[in-house]
Amino acid sequence: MTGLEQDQEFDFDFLFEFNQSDEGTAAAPEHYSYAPSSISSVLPPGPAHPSLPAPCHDLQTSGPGMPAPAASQPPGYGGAVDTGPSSYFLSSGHIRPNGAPALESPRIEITSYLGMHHSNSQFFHDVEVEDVLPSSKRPSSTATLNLPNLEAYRDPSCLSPASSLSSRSCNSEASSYESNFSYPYASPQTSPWQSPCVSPKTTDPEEAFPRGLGACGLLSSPRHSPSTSPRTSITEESWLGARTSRPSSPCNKRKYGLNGRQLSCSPHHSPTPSPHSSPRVSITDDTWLGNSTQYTSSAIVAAINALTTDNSLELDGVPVKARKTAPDHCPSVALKVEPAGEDLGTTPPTAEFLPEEFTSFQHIRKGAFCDQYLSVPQHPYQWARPRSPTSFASPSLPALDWQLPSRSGPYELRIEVQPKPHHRAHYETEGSRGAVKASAGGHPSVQLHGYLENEPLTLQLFIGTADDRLLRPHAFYQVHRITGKTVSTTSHEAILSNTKVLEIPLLPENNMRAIVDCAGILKLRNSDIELRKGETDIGRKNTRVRLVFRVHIPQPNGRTLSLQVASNPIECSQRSAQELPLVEKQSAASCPVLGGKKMVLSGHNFLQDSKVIFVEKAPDGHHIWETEAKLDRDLCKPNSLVVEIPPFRNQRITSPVQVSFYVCNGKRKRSQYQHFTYLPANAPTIKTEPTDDYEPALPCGPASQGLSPLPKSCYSQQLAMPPDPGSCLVPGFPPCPQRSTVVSPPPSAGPKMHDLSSTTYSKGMASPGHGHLGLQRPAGGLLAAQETPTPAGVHAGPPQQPPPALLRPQSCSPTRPSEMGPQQHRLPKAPRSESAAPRPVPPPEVREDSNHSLAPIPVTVKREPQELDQLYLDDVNEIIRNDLSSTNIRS
DNA sequence: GGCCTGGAACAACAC
DNA sequence: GCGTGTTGTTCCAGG
Repeated sequence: MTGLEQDQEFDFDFLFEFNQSDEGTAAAPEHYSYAPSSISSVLPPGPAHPSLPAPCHDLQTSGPGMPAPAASQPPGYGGAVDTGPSSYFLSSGHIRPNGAPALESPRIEITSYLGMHHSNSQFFHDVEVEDVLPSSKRPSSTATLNLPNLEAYRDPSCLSPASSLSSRSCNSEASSYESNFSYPYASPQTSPWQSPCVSPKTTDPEEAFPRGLGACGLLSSPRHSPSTSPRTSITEESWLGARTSRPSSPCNKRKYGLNGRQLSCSPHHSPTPSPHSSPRVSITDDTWLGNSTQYTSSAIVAAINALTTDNSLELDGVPVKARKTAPDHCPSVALKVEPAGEDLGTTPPTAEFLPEEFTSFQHIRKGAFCDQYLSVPQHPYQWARPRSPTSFASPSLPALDWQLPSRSGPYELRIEVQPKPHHRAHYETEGSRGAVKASAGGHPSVQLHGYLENEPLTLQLFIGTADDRLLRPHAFYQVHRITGKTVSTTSHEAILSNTKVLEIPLLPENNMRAIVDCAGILKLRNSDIELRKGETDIGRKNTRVRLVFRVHIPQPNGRTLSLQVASNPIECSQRSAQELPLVEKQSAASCPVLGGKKMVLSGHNFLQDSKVIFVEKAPDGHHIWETEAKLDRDLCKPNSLVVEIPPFRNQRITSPVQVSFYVCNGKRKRSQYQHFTYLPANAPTIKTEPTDDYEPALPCGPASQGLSPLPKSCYSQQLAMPPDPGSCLVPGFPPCPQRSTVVSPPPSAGPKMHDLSSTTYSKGMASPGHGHLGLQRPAGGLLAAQETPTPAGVHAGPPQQPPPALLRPQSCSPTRPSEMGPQQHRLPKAPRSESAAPRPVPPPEVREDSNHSLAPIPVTVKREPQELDQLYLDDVNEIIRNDLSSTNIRS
């Protein structure tokens, strides 16, 4: 597994109480409901870190950086919900629940630094528990505000004392496990209704999060003088620059002074995150005040006040504009607390002031703050309108990197209209490039089925990854709120754990359906993001994203059911969108091993000389077999190809074998892998998947939508949580076997099983057991879908083993066997044919594997010379090395 | 005048 | 270290 994932396991162990839904029926639901009340149960008895009680995702924050007393450790890690305090901080420590040493990562190093920044970071925790714990027992430590280790992100030496917090990249990963500071965000549900603070106007997308990002981007490149304060006026510039549609790009990385530093564009605006400059702090906001009533918890207030002591976060005296220039990237950090007494009649229960809300609240403030800069058209819909508190009482919601099902019980969150596979994202230095559109015109739409209440809900939207790993917020892309005449959908932005989230109302009157015409995609500079400590992803060629939708449904028992669904992948790169072939649909998903059938591929960028290559991969990603399919050139069009399915190499398979294929327009111009299944010759013909209905007909059923919404591409990363196993049994389509493997992590390593301490999910993710269904696992098929096809024979050297943290699932099977499924373990490592014959591959070798489908295949694995994946890994390694070396130098 | 778009120049990076 | 190809980011121009 990748280091990242390991971290995940580690960090999350979770508390997330999850009961696997039984395979049951469609109704059998994976229920991610959590109740605030449950928090207490997990709260650490000890005050040491009372603030960190709940094993909620916030934990992470506490993790590395938190100076957590051992005693205070809350339970939760190790997979057990209440493992006891002692185990609680294991994660933070360096020991995994299983006793294994925690994976070393830059983040961990950062932690110490965190301590420097107040305990504020724990604030959230406090808040979270507030309703549960008597105030007396609560740590007065307001200090517990969970500060994202923003500052930790950068070398302390580079940070100015005042700016430390702000300086850090606000973009840091939203993923709780990746970043130590993922704030719990305010309940989205509540925010619109209960929290007037959340202003629709809130923020200019770029101002809020992106700005922070931009700020982060101060360092144009990791390679640039590490000692140089990242904060350098970049923040301002980016901030300012972002404002103009065509800024002179002061922030542009290319514009550096001789010393390599970025030239400060705005002298007056302190590049350094001056305490004063932090927008987040602006409690004074009228808006905030007016609406702040929501957060009345005295504890919260105290905590906030404590935070305010943090040097400086006062905005007083600072021109609004000036403040604005300061990135609020790190909202959590510098919050000035409003007097508790500001409660309004509409004030939600203190319990509702959740960690998450805190973020939201910050956001709100920021939004208010930003209002002065960005005027957002008021929508008819009143976000601030008070709603029944009962409509959403959940104190905390699952972190954005948690894998959630798309369906549970009677509810199902479904993407009715998928977005186009291509959408050119815009940079901060550019003007908006509009909202994401649907292939057939119009815009994507999402609908919540099974919800019969009259209370409106909030649909959350953020940009998620589309790689082969678990779905998580994309580090290099953020959702961008689109406003204007052409936008009919009300929305507002929020920043949750450094990830911009668009909140869209789901109204009963609209059948709980939302047309997403207000969501654009913002691209963050790779250099800005990669600089972040703890960031393991690289931006290069990491240009595919997915729209991730979430909805949190209050349950009668006080818990909240969270559903999530992700769209098909969207290519956001201009060049890639123009050049790379893309398969949107395929007329057949399976065929008898004899082949010969015609299959029509629909998509984009097909050429007359395009090739369609069928590939069978070993679990370790190496190609076992590949062959070029015949194309009917006469019928080839830019948007469609007619291919003759080649015979499988083994005509005697006894169970379906999943392989992949891709379209190739030349070197490096290949589509993503598409899944295809070969059926035993004597097997009855199975009706193939309708080409048009990928979503509903996803191989893995509804769950696939939520977790693996990439039917066509068969993204394997997602967790398989099909409420109804049967749903996975799509004729002719193998049920994403990999999922099961991915989903079933070791007890201690539940990748996404987060137990919101306070919010204990009543049900867990889908049973790992889902998925195989007797399907023979294609070699490497699991992760193949996402990976870029590898140019055969590109490079002959032995693949270099990237650091675990950077390994992609498929590439790192050795390091992450748990995700690769049983077969991998059984696969013989060695036999690898050195004869990596480049394509065109020789005729399929027909072998007799009597038990091909069930037993490990003692096949000779052709080592994939230079896979793009490997290249990718090399790139990542290089980045990491550079980062580490620079860190060492600095230190 | 601002938002969208498409295209492309330029620079950094990878090979 | 250099040349070439790729990719990322910014800028321009038109609707």
